[in-house]
Amino acid sequence: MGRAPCCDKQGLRKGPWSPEEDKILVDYIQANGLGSWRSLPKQAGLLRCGKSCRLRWTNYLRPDIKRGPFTPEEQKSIVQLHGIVGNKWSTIAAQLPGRTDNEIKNYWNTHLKKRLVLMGINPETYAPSSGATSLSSTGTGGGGSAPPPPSAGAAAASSSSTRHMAQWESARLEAEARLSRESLLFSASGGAAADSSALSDHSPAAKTDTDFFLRMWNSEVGEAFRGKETAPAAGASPASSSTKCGGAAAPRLVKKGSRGASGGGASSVSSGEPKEDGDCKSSVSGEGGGAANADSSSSNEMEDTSEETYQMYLNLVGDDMALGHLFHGGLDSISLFGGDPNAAEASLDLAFG
DNA sequence: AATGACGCCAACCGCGGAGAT
DNA sequence: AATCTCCGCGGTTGGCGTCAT
Repeated sequence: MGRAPCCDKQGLRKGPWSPEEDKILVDYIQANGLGSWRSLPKQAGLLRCGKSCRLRWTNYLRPDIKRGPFTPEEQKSIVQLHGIVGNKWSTIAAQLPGRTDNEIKNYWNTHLKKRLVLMGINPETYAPSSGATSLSSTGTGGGGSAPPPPSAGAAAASSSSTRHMAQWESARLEAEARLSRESLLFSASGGAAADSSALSDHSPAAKTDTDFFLRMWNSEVGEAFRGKETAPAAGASPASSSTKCGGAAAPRLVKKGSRGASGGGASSVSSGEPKEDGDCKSSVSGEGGGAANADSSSSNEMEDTSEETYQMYLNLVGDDMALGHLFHGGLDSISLFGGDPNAAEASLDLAFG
């Protein structure tokens, strides 16, 4: 099969965009809106293929692009979402207003992935990796990208994806079961607040967990798994899928009021624009500072993976989303930590040293 | 000060899906 | 129903900047 490359026409430019090209593209889109990418270059007078134009616009020129370092909250979100959906960068980006899938992907590959590896966590499976897995090839060198989990062999990538889907489905089913039961209890008790003793087998944390997953399931993230790619898990109830808030698949990255940064728009799109945003400047280099001070024992180099990362991971397995708790404690057959019941604790131990 | 190594990121490539014909 | 066209996504690469020696 295969298709002819879209840029096979002679005379089309490739490579970095010039400020003039940027301006042409921005001006055209502002005047005419988004239409057919294929015809856009010709109509706008650009010697680029439509694909290149689309990429340039979505990854760099859109007015709602948020520049600057990732905030700790964003980093946390990326790790959490990646733990759920895997390499679905567009899905993750949809949850981070102003961030592009490309940007998130790059940030994951260059920062977060390494940090997890340094922490002894396999970034693909979230299982604890054995010993020091070398950071083979972050980009160059061609070889396989992910270090295979111990004794897992080549099946790692696909099993990871399957695991993510299974996690989703199981979490969703559990949440539905709980809500269903709570609903019965609620009606049985005449509308009084659900008797917590009747839910004695569910800790408050578990409640939060499942609520979280219902929210996520009803979000664009969950939508990615309700789609056709979702493994047709046996009990998947169509009814639950319909609970999705009608907010139709919003176009990616609905802007959230960051327009101020670009204001007038076109003039600020030069590719040479400095990357640092004033108000976010401290987030990466300085973010470790605040939390890091709590622990004065900064003797080994693992510290360099930063307290912030530890905090991020702690949050991951901890109270906030309680992913680790949910998968590990609530679903013993499927674990975010590769089925190892002690993995979460081990990770905590690792983090605390 | 020069140079090599490394890291980061913008852009490209190829594939698969969806809609149109 | 089959084929074609376009779009969007994820993986990969090349160039530039920074850091270390």
